[in-house]
Amino acid sequence: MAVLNKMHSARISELLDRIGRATHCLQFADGLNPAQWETLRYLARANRYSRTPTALADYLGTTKGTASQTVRALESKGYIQRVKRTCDRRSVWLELTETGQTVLARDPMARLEYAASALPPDLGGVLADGLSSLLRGLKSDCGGREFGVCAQCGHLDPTADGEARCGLTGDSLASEDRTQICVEFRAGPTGA
Amino acid sequence: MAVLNKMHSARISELLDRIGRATHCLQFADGLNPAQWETLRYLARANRYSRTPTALADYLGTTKGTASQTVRALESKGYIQRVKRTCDRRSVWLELTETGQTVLARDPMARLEYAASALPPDLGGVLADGLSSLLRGLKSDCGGREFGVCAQCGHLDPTADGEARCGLTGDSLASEDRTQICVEFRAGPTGA
DNA sequence: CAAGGATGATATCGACTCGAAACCAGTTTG
DNA sequence: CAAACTGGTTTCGAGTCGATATCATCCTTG
Repeated sequence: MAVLNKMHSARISELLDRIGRATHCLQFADGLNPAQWETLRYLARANRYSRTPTALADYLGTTKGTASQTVRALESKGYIQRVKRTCDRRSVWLELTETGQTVLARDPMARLEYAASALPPDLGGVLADGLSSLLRGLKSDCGGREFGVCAQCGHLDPTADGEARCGLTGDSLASEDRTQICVEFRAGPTGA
Repeated sequence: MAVLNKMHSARISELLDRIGRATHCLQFADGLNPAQWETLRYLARANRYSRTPTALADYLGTTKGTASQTVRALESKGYIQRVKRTCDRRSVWLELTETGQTVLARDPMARLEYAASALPPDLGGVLADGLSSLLRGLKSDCGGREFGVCAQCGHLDPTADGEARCGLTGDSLASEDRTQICVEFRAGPTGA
């Protein structure tokens, strides 16, 4: 691999560090903590297989117990609610409430997004690609499981017309579902 | 401002988020916690005015009390030591010990740097610039005080030859000192 | 169908971190 | 010299997190 000059990599590392710290304080807005914000964001973007405590724990890289506490905190604030599932009575669905969605609209991370939107247009794509491959390089080191959307999932089984079904559950997926995060995501031929 | 297309800014925001979480777990290596790693890094790069508990608290964006606890933890592990200052007997200098430097050499953030060094060379500079201006845009929102090196500081008072002195303390600064972080940093004409 | 094991979720406990406030020692100001 | 201020530490309470135990439900196997 072509060795990127040392200056740049050190600078990138430091910048990411500082951006992390700068955004850290933002994540305590509205009386929530970082994990709770992450949870709200996740629930807004996860498909129906994935809005459950265990999936959340996986996503956050924490334990089920801890995730459960986060869920309880958010529920007591009225931002999410638990819905008993009928198919498997052990299992629980987590859903954003109306207020939850309102709060999410004030997501402090939007600041970051806003700052990003002020970048020169041509830089944006390059930046995103760079970060993306940086993350890929990091992924192997750190235990984190991979999450992705159905559209790039190896389980996706496209049928004749626009429709498609999940090869794992057999359910057919509306086009909206396919843009959401799924726990069962596995990099596969479709996404290659 | 030219509006960067929404796709990119959302993606950038998410990627930064995930990189943050991916590196978070790395920061617990060697029995230290994130704040303690940050402290070691800071002490290695701060100039002689800035290796003190209050400056550290400023840098970490925390309180003096909390910073003091972090310092105590690191001292008990033998990674740093407190040195009584003579000029002001209230004040304390923090210094990395030999072992502290050894540990710092195993800084888990080096992983990030390593990942960055694997990027295509031309991408590195662009990425660094993009992140840098992203951080600048973020800075105004978040309370964090600005830290910088003497070389870009408004207080720097260059003399005839290569030498320079700090306009605040009057001390003359060796060239090494000028590349280190200073609490008293203020963006100024020299750095503009 | 019964028994045993696996799985989803929750509760409990201890270790730890952080921020606020009280506090001490040394310095500066009046 | 007294008062105000400043650098640093200590203490205390709130809150988070991870590990473990527990409960209910599902699944597998005989």
